[in-house]
Amino acid sequence: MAEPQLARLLLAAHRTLAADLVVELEERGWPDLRASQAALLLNVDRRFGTRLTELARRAGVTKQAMMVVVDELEVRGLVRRTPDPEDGRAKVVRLTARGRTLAAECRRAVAAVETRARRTLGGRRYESLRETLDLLLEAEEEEDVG
Amino acid sequence: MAEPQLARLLLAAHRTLAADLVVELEERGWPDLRASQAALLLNVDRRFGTRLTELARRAGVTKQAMMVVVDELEVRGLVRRTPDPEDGRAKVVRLTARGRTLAAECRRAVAAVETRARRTLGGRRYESLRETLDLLLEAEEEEDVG
DNA sequence: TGCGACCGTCAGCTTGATTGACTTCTCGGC
DNA sequence: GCCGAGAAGTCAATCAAGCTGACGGTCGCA
Repeated sequence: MAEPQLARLLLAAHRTLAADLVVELEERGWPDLRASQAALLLNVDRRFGTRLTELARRAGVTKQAMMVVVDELEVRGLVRRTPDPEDGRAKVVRLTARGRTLAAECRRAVAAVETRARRTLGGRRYESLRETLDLLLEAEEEEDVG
Repeated sequence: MAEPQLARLLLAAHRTLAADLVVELEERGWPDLRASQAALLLNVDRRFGTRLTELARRAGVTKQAMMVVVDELEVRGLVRRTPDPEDGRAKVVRLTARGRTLAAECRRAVAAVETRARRTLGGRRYESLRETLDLLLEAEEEEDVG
């Protein structure tokens, strides 16, 4: 088989883990939460909140893409935007009380998913997978620059 | 960092490889071809063609999703649908002459991308990555069944 | 003070996928 | 021989997740 097998494996694995996370959250009483939203909650700084641009940078997407997710969570009362006291252009995304509760649940859900993966793969393979993916991405970045 | 890091690494790696493939094809004189289209071309049986449903099964998507890709390639004269002599309900997707040429180029492009990945990772890591991903997906499938 | 760069936002588009409903056709059992 | 379950392909609508481009404020610096 000479197909783009590796790329498809990577995508399938990603989808699998993302779906697992959603299920995990459902079982914990948080239905209708998507993986991208969970990821955002985990990226918001607990103490001072985080700017949209910074969230986008952390997730590796454009600020426009990140805004959509923030909008969704804001409608559901999980985060809110407050003006940044240090910069009149910026706003700071903060967790609400409910958002903090959910963020904690997300951390547990993520841990559960990753623990399960670690168990099926074994610690060595699991760590090696991370390293290998890092390596692959690093190499690509350098290529883009050079 | 307690984030769904692994899932994001997997997605990023997939995107990287897919993008590489597109670039590779551009450089070989086939612009505006997406990775999903290339994958389809590689999945069409060279001799007898392949049914839509079978293509969908191989790619792990719905037949409706696969139809879109077949439509795109048919418009561009790379594949055509012919009635299946063995089943009046079915049609067979076949490569045209141009499609065959492109499919060959796709095979080379895929090989180039995977070879590059193998080079940056080293043969051992590369094989291990494949195995690990297979393992992960296998385990998930069993879980769904059980 | 004025200008370039940056922050969030709006608008529009693309890609890849889904579900649901429908037509046509096959095939196995009665 | 017919007849109903179900499969193959199709049409339509929708969704998630991303992108680019444009734009109004604001910041900071020369």
